[in-house]
Amino acid sequence: MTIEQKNEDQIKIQIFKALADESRLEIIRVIRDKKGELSCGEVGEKINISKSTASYHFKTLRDAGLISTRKETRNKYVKLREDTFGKYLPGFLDLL
Amino acid sequence: MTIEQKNEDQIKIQIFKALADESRLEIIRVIRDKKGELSCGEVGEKINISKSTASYHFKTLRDAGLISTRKETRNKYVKLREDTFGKYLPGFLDLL
DNA sequence: TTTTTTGTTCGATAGTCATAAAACTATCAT
DNA sequence: ATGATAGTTTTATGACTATCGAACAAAAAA
Repeated sequence: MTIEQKNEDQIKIQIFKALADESRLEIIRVIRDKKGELSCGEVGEKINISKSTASYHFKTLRDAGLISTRKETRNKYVKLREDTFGKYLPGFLDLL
Repeated sequence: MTIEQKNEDQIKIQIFKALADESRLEIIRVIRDKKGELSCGEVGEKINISKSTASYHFKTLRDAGLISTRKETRNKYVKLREDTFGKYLPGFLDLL
């Protein structure tokens, strides 16, 4: 197995770990279903977790390349990274 | 969120957990690349892990519905469950 | 300039996961 | 029967994960 294959495996493993959690699946669903952008706080509120836990999950998803965040003044807005979902999880968002 | 959705989430989480491990990705690749069936021992040997660890990984994959095993006399033969991969991970095996 | 809002980081904790040696079970060969 | 082979289960252990409160930082509002 080549080095590149190993690196690709690590990327996949990070993605699968990020998806293997109920709260994070819900976070992804909430973002997907919202038409416009929404803030981290709004997402955390919807699924009823503490803000520190929410922040931890956002970091996990961001590190896995599944979401991106954009800071605007007080708030931080979050959206899905369709490129990653498209490349590694084709069809996943529709089935979720 | 309905009960059925929650159960579906749990299935997906179990699958993602099963896939979020380097040894198990290799196991899946070895099985995929082998034309005929092969035994648990053969797979474990190929990726260089102890037989107890191998047994643990096979159980994890079996519980997630990703492989099936068939016992024949002394040996236990393993194969991928294409139905599960097709339903939850379309295209995954080709990209792995 | 205080106070409030939004989010991150730290510290503690309880739980889960991967690993392998050792003991065990079942089957086959001598 | 005895021994060898193939896998599972048990037990122990070290590493990682999810959770939340508390302390912190940055920016806006009062």
